[in-house]
Amino acid sequence: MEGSLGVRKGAWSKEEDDLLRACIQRYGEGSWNLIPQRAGLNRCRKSCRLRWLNYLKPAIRRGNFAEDEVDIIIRLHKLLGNRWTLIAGRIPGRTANDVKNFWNTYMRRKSEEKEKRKEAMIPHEVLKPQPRTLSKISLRLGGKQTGEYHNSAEQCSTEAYAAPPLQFPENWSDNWLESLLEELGSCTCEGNGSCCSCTQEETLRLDLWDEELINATGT
DNA sequence: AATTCTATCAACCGCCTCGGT
DNA sequence: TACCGAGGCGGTTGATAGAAT
Repeated sequence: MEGSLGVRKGAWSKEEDDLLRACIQRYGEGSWNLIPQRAGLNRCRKSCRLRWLNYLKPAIRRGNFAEDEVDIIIRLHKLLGNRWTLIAGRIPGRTANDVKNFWNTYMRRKSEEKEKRKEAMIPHEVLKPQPRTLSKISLRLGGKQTGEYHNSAEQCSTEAYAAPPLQFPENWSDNWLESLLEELGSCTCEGNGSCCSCTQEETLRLDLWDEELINATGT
């Protein structure tokens, strides 16, 4: 089981695990390019790093995901998308790989259920969209007078059509996760914005990302 | 008991970012 | 500014255990 450069690939043996563990206990994490040499392993740096982070690290929790963990994953995925490391970072003892694997099987199960429901559905009357006149003062425009109704992309990109600034609670930056879960918990619109601020998700994402960076850099 | 199917998860691969030179 | 190497991430694959036939 060796690669083109004579580097071993595939499943790790217990001996290899022991060597890697001992090496990291002695030298610490990091300097992954030196780890194979120091540990006496015929593995590439990436393989060593992955094995440690996903399997050997003492804090790792194994076994099925608890109900509340699943709940957090679903909510955070709704907000962050496939940012597995960020999501895993909010669930103690779980790795990005675990979360990713869980999500893939979870999603497969969900889509299969959806397919089944679709097949079992009775055909029903389709409601066609009706032409309608929009009010000159819309909530989305913050009550600003906008003049005539426009429908071209060019016209819609003008300043008059910019969305109003997001209103965050005063304590937003202090406990963003609690605020987030609270908001997501009351959401029933599946992202169409009919009941909440799902349509503001992109801006929300950027703010959350900033928060992560601030936490990471300590600035 | 043998074979096939399915779900799970460890591991690999390619790409991106960042810091050093 | 360009290049290079290390670290890190997400997507995908492959091995394998367990269930179903």
